Amino acid sequence: MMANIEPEQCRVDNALGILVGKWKPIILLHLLKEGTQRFSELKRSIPGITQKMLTNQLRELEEEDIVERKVYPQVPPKVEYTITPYGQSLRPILDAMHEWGQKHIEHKRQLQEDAEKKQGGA
Amino acid sequence: MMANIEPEQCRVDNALGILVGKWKPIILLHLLKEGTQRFSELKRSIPGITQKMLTNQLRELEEEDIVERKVYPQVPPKVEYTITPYGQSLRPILDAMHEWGQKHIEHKRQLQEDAEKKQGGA
DNA sequence: CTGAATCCTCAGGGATACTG
DNA sequence: CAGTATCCCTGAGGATTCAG
Repeated sequence: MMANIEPEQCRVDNALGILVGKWKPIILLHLLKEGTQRFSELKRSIPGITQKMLTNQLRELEEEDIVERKVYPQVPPKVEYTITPYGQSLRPILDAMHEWGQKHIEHKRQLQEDAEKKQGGA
Repeated sequence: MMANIEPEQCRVDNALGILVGKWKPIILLHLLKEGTQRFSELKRSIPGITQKMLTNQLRELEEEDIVERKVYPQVPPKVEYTITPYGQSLRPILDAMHEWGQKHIEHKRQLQEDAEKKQGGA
């Protein structure tokens, strides 16, 4: 279909705002793949992330109704995170971006090689 | 198809990196819609953008082979920008994000209304 | 186990002035 | 017309500590 988007009424930024955040895509991918996950499971699955950032990013996603947070009132605490049905609608976009990203890496490598060949030949 | 993306080899960030930038989506939409555009045309079409940022964002897009920069050696200078054939491959993603963004605005409004109704009823 | 609170750094982005 | 240079400010994100 490829609607001719009018730049004046562009909503790309509204979608972009949801995905932007250093850890959001990886968090979403984990939840999409594994389903419901505990806080500690996510933390273990995502090397390098701090507790603060994991909480932070999850809260922002929760705010947008992308993930749901379920607290079990017990000691020690147990908190589970799940992609909402609405959040699932992001999946095609994530898939498309993943695929494009993969291609882009290859494309850049190709450009790089071409440049080097021209260098060597000159 | 919806491939089950492995979070460990996630390439979403690679794609996201191309679109992220305060003015990149709007610039891309203008170039996609209008075709080749001069620097000044883009500047006039995008309210609020400064020369510095327009140059900056265009340079970054050029770096990734998304837009092509053509300089006419004349006085006064004339520089034209065009989406590369490769850059065109971003179009489906921009379309998808635009559509999702539109829906998201409506979704949030709906949530807002529901919340207010609960408020009033309680 | 989950998460809040502090402090700190750095890069994106804005305002402005200058130049070929 | 198109672009560079400079200064400045804000906020995202990291390290660390405390708490229920």
